[in-house]
Amino acid sequence: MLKLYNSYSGSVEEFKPLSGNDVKMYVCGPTVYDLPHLGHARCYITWDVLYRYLKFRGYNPIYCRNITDVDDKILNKAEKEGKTPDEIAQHFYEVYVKSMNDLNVAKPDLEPFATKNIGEMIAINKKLIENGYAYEADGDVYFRVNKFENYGKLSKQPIEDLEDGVRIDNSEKKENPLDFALWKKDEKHGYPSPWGKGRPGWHIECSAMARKHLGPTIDIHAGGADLVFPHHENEIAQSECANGVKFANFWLHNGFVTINNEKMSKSLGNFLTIDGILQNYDANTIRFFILTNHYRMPVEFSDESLSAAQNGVKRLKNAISDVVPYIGKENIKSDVNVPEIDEFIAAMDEDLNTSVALSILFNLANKANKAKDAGDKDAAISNISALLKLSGVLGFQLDKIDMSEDTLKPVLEKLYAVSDFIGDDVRLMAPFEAMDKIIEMRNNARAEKNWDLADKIRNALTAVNITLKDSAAGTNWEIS
RNA sequence: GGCGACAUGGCCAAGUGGUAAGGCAGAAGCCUGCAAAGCUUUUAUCCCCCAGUUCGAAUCUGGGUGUCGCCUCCA
Repeated sequence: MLKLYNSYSGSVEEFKPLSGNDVKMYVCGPTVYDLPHLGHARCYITWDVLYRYLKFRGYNPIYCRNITDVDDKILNKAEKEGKTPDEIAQHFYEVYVKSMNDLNVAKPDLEPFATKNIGEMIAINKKLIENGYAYEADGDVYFRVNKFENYGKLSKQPIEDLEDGVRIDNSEKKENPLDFALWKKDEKHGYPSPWGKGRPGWHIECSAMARKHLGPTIDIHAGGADLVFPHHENEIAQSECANGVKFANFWLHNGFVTINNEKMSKSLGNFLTIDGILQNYDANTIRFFILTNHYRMPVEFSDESLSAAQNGVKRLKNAISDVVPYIGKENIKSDVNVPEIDEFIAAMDEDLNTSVALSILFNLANKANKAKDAGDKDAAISNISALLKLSGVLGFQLDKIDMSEDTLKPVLEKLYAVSDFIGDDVRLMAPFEAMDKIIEMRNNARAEKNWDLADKIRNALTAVNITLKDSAAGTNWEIS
């Protein structure tokens, strides 16, 4: 029984889809005006894991994650760089998609763009004006917060205290400083509407895209904790007043990534881009780092944590790269019956306890290694199969070891440049063939107890990041 | 000021009433020609502090202290 913490109720609740096994989930996607950073990585990895886990549990999730491609920040950036807003949005959208791919974050089933759903936004605004929840003011449209009695319920803020905190800006058009924009007048970049040319407010975009693609009531709405207020609060107000039904059954929010004990964000400028971190750490490492913490807790970035994560991933990968050759790749099973499967489910069912889920992966790795050492092939097969399966549910790619010629070739060239013991015959060989030959040279030296040469070869390989693993069955190599 | 979180070994972290998972780092042993990988053993009488409830609390209650977030664009 899957349980999830619902921000709306403030408690962990049993998750039940609205209809059958279908799970309609909506996650607020990025505004594409800048490079995606580690905070985005955490958010999208977290909900990626939920998506994968729902599938694993037999649900049929329909995952919608939007792209906000109309926004002040995009316009400002376009102006500053002398480009069109579309060019800016397109560029940063492409960077975002690449980062998600690099992180092995699954593509959502639906990825609507705000600019392609303007009609739906206008329709909702019209409806809200009709039934008195919104009003037009000089080309702008505002939501009348006082009309919605549940306003503030998600963020648990007493409405009177919110009023104290509101900054005074263009409030002369608003009836109430708390009222938020559904539509903003914009003669230059705007879209035609019953209120003249303008642009949609940020909040209305998600309400419109969720309704259009998933329907008026959805199962799960998720996003970063910084969206609780005002974004999600406003979405609820708009959607429920326009549709007359509950908007989302579950509201889920992920915690932040901090750095130097401070929230990582674009506005603070203290962010590390996904692309930048991937220069030093691989996707599995970033995912491991994020999943060691519960998704609602803050997670502090540090190189120490990342390298700890890297070593943890290495341990899991070693188990796979050591045990899979032993059992034979063709013997990996897609369905296995080991107790760890149930333990994994029990952990993940408790509001996605990924740290316990990870500990189960280590347990499986340990068992698989032991089974291999003991020569128990059946146990090795079931434990390694389970490890592969469950790590996949968390979105890891632990069996993906880069052994391509393209990767090996430059590494060998580096080796040749500094190694006098490799003859021209080997240098002319194809990379894999050359690698086999070099290992044969070393093993011949070992057979002759020529330890100096054997170690010289191994050290040279280590220096170019090729690790040798000697075992009774022979010597394997890996690029690390 | 209002609202909401968090505080567990050297580091990261799980654990919401029954006596402290797991990872990283460190130490020792096995294996190995030596390594690497792996395996085994090992590191918190104690969970920020003080009171209280209880047969029993890291876990519940009250009060402190500290850190963070939201209240404004933000994942």
